[in-house]
Amino acid sequence: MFRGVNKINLDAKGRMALPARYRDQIADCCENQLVATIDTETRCLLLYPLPEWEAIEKKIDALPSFNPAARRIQRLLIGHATDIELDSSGRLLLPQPLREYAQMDKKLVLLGQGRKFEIWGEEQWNSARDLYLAENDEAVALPEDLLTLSL
Amino acid sequence: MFRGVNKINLDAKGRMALPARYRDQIADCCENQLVATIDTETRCLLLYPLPEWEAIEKKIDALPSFNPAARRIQRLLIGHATDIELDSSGRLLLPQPLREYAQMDKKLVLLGQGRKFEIWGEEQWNSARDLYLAENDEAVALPEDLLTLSL
DNA sequence: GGTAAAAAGTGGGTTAAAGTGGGTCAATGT
DNA sequence: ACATTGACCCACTTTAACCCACTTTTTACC
Repeated sequence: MFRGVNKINLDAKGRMALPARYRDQIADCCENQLVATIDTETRCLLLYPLPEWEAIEKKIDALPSFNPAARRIQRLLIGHATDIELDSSGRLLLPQPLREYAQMDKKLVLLGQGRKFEIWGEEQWNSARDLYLAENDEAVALPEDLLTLSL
Repeated sequence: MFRGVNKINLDAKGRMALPARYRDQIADCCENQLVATIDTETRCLLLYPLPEWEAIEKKIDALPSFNPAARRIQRLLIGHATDIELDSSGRLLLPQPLREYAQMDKKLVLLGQGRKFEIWGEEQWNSARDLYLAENDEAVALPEDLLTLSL
């Protein structure tokens, strides 16, 4: 389970260092084999350990080709999914198309999100976060499970 | 499983280089024997490893000849299917009729889509992609499986 | 708490490989 | 016979994988 916020710099070549505290876990669960893709709802990236991604991909791939909604998901998610490996200093190279999608410049935020990470441009993250805080559950209908959730 | 977006140039002779990261996989699964055909829904091309295509072709061929929709698919898909081989530098030649169908000029996008690839003209892809992103799943009827899909 | 040592983060140079373009020749069909 | 097209080959350009070095931060120990 990945947790936490991390400010990270993107260097001139489009590389970002994976924070050291995650490295052992990543090495264990997927031998440094990761997959990055886009989030279809917001302009950020998703980063999965390979096995985790493969499970998702399998489900998406099995959807019927002639269903437009399925086709959309396939094209967006699988279409943008890119294999990523860590280099010898624990950095990963974010492909240019993905960086463009997420409107990234130098400053990034890496969010631990359970079985995956999210990677945001810092500004995008800050405003998304402020929005979420402002929403503050008014009006938004909560799914059943949330209402009974004890924090 | 093929994944990812790749910007590729089409040269004056109608050739495109298959990105190196796919080559081993292609050599393994089909000895560089591929089949290209058209996508019937959108103006893009589909590229299959030969064995994969043969399985699909068999299914299509088995459809009832008197059903007009089946007949349409047979004529369009099987009709446009073309054997493709990689040359010594890992490039493939896209037949002119297919290039015309997909309205391709110099800049292409190759999309990994699981067991196959899609090949788009860059502009066509960009607008299709922007459309998909804008749709944001509202209204479009989702298959059961999608609703329960946890990313 | 301060200092030393180690680890993490950052930047950049080098080199091999991938991508790109084009020339020539053989095959094919008009 | 000629024209067109694709297969093969070669050369140039660009990119990214790899490696090394420096700076900064954290950790450990005095």
